[in-house]
Amino acid sequence: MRDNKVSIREVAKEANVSISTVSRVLRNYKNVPPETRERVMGAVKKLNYVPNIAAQSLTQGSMRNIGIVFTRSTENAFSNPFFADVLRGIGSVAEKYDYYLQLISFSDINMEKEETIKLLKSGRVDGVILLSSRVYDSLIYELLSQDLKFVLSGRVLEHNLLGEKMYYVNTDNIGDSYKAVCHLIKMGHKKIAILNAPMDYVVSKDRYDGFRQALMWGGIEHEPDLEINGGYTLEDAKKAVKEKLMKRRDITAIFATDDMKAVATVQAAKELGLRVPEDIAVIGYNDFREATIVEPNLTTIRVPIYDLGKESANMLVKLLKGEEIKERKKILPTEFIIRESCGFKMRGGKYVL
Amino acid sequence: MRDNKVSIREVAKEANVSISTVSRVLRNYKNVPPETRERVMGAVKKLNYVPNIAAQSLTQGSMRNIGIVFTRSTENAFSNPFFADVLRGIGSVAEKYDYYLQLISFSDINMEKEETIKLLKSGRVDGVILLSSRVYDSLIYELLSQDLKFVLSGRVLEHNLLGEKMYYVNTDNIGDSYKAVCHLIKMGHKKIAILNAPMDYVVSKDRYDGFRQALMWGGIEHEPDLEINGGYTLEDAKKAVKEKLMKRRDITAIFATDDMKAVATVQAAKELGLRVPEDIAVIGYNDFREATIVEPNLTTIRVPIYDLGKESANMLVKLLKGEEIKERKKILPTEFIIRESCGFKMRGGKYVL
DNA sequence: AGATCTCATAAAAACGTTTTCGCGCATAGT
DNA sequence: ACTATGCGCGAAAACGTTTTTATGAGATCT
Repeated sequence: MRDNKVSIREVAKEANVSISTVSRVLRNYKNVPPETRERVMGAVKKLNYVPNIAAQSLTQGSMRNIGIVFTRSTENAFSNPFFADVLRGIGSVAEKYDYYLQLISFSDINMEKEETIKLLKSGRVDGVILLSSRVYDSLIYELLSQDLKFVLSGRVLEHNLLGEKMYYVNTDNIGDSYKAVCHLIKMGHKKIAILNAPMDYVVSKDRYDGFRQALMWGGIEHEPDLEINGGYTLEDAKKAVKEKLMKRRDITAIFATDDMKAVATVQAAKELGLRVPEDIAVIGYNDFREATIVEPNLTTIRVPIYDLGKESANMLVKLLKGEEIKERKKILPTEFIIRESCGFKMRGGKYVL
Repeated sequence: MRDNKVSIREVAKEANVSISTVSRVLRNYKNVPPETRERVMGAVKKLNYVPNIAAQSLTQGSMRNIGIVFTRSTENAFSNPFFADVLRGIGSVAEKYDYYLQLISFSDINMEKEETIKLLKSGRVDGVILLSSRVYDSLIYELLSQDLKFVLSGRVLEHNLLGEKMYYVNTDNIGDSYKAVCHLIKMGHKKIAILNAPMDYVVSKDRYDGFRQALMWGGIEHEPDLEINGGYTLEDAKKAVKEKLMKRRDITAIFATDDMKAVATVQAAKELGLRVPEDIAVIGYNDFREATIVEPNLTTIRVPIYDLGKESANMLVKLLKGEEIKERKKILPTEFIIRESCGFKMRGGKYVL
């Protein structure tokens, strides 16, 4: 069964028909009598023929590829549990609609824009889902102005000026953060710190905004000194928290903008001999697997990561099909999960709330 | 800058040269005087031209795509920290050699074989890296018999009959497991259980073999009753461990074949009121992030997952280039990391190594 | 019986590149 | 002066499909 380069031509010869007939059979067109069909299929089988994708794409004008754009870095999306789940969600939809997944990742964020545009215009991908975690408006401008198809997944700024023109799937980062921090306030906390990623991350900004709004709701004055920059790694975050906790003994709660940072917070507190949640209450975000491994388990906001991928892909597929889309923006529901890391707060010798 | 369908033809017209000249300029051929080159580049820029990949691939015979094959399932590779890191390693190499990454994943393992072959033969991918975690020899047979290019990454059975003909990158699962279990034996453990994934996983079989060999080395009789099937999820594993520990009070150590199973073990032990490592010593595998989050931190075998991806990709690229490969099999070094989960064992009132 | 229609198929154009070939011209080697 | 050599470039073939157009044969209608 040596089949060096078997093309539709050989199949046609084998089946004693023309090239066009082979193509018609393979594409399931009408007007092909069963007898011919069988002869052709026999030849296909015998020669072990598989159509060439490049040629097919050339005439069809599409490669049936969906691009997934993100920045590849150690501390970032790629090694993030987030990434695997969102990919799984996207994959489920791609499979259903017969699309393939092309990974578009960069070690260097600066290549992102020009490469993404190139890939779209070259036809390597029909459309892209942007998972990139940093604010990067110029890419979006470019995509919009060139009429390229894209969906933002879990990463749009609510206040982005371009918001109206884009398609995106997200959760309510501002609102959910607001609720989480309000929860802390209701439990009596007054000195609440936020442990955040650098603000150039799309999500960080929103979660920060929610935090600020909650403080306002609680009538708590905002202290810039209670904003902790968690850096890019768990170690960075741990160190930053420790330093802050040593200087500011009055902090009683920390809102970490993702579970890994919450883990860092818990570890930092423990190393300082503080008890969680009795001395320091902690709230995380995302409900990663780590949330139930660290002790105490984390109170956190469960983000439906798989669905985020799935809905993003669904939206992009509709976009590619040219179907009309009723909702350009899809906000997925989350769940506030209360576990031990902020369940109680010792105030004057007894647990409150 | 509306540029509906600008092809090389338009660029040629704009620059007042022939199509072939444009192509020559873009491909950086010699014999193009600077003046012409500039004229062409000007036109390219002005028209915002990007060559069509399908056409390019058709003449070049390659799409410059590397396929990454794996099974997509909730409890499996995809949501596994393993996956993200190996992908990052592959990505770094792909970027370097100007290859793109095509994800080839299936919810249903049965599609894997036929789809993978199809994708290779259709030219959608030039070669594949197999991350699939199950033993699936028939796919490998097919790939070999059709002369398709592939590399197995971290997933080959050492005793596989086809081993000689394949290219793969792996760690020494048998040897490393052997060492880990010997470590337990040296510490005085006699009743050592193994918590493993179902044996149809490639890796599970090897780690099990290492476990058995260590028992033999230590002159410990093997008891099938001390083999615990961890199932596919953390909850499954936890339940299985609990049941076993309740029945077999004599177990003093558990070798878990990956860190998530080790976490399950620790949690199970704790829920039964047993102390780790005093009552039950635990060893994990992989050194996932969870290893230092669970308490006590896990003694484990650190697998260089990023490098696994990187070396696999390097090997595949060489294969694709047609370069000669000195080593078909690459075994990467690992590191046995001792942490608290098996640091000590109480014997007769004192700690023994 | 002649015109029209359907059916099954083949021939050929088209998709957008890369690459081979060849041509005209200038330069260099004898 | 006459052949090589090389340079710059255009024409055209090739890649492997899909799709449009064409065609001949048979069936159907009037």
